[in-house]
Amino acid sequence: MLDIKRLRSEPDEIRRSLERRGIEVPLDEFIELDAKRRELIVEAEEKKALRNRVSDEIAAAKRSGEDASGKIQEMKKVGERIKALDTLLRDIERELDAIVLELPNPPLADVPDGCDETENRLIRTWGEPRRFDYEPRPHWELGARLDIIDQERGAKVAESRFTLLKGPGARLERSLISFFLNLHTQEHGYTELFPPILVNSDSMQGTGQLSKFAHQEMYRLRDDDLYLNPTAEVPVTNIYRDEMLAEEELPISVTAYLPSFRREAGAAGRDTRGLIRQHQFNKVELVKFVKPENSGAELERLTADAEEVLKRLELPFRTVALCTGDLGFASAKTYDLEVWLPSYNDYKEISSCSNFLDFQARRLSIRYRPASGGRPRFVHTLNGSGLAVGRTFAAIIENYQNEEGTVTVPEALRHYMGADMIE
RNA sequence: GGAGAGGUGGCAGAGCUGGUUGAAUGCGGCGGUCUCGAAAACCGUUGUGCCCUUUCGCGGGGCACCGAGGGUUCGAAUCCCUCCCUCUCCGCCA
Repeated sequence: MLDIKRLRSEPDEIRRSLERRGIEVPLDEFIELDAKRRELIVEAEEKKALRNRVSDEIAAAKRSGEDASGKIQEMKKVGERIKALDTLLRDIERELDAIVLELPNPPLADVPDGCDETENRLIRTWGEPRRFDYEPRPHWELGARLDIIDQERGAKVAESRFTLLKGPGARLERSLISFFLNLHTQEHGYTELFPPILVNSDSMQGTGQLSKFAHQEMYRLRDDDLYLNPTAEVPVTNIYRDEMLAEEELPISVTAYLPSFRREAGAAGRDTRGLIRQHQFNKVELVKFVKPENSGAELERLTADAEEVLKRLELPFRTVALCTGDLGFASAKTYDLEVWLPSYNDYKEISSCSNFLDFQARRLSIRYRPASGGRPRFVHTLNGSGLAVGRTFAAIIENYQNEEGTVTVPEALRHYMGADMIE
């Protein structure tokens, strides 16, 4: 959520930066409603002050046995007026909220301009895509032949885009999760969490998942105000909702493995085969709560922490900075990590690392009190995948495949797999 | 799922026969006295949000907040309703 005071004090600056995302800010409407709101507040508060004062007089009068019925009658009218003003005010604030909640985070200055992913900026590449002297097989073919990925039975149990992993496949999934968590907790300083997998609408609202368009992406329970977790960002970032942190606690770095669920509405026909786009997928998430002045540097660190996973697995990847048109709603700056996938003959997103500045913290009301005293300040929040497990699974199967259809287990995973070959 | 108890300031804990209670008291925190310094003791201070005002420097005034949302009332932490959460006992269960 944007800072309303900023929208009021520097509207043109915000309008310009949101135009970079192709968003038209209904500024006139906002300014008009905002002025009306303050007008109503002034009158309502004057009336309330009057009522408080006269109510004290009534109390005093009753104590000394005087008649106060005139004042009581008078305050009855004032009370009705207050009720009317409060109703008006609530309606106006609803309208204002509707405007402000639909406004995305203005991009940081160094975010490249652009309409879609074709205009993202390449930051760096790591590793060389392997050259095959035969036609490499896609992971879904290899997985089916090795009998470690069974999409038909996954669909039988649930529906399409759900997958059954078997034997070494199931173990590879588990190995990846353990490997990711161990790396981040033991070497990168993150604290491991395991949050609830169902989240309520307050939590969804807080991290910005419930905007008008995202709504249909989520699985919602019919009988409860709960959703299946769409990304661990939601339950993890919400752990400190409505809290005041101590400055000494910051930065807080947490990591969590969590199954994630998305309806993939509107994705029909895209990535239909294999593990790339599933309704249920595993993910290890990295989340940081930091002081505002450090969030820029922390995004670089968090991105490096995610990249390290791919380096240890020796999977070729590249890092791109998302352009303004590709940026998520709540993010002010995002790096995507893209892993090389032979079946796509291209790089494919495997992690997304974002700096939300105070956008989420403001909506979630996560603040900290500076050790030197003074006003509480909003923290900055960041998060990134470290990594998406299913896509890593696919990348390993494809990049480490052998001509006869077996898969060599990456060095870093052999300890977890208890094997150096899937065959 | 059934029965009961409860949710108050950073924490602990009063108030809950409606009216100087934004809230006693204790602890913690901050400032001061004392001390070479510290502890102890004593004195003072101590929430958040919003609105108005401001010589924009700290400031001044007002409104709201005692789990959340409604209601009754001139007036509610205190009464009523709904919801959420916590605890105890029973049942059930991994």
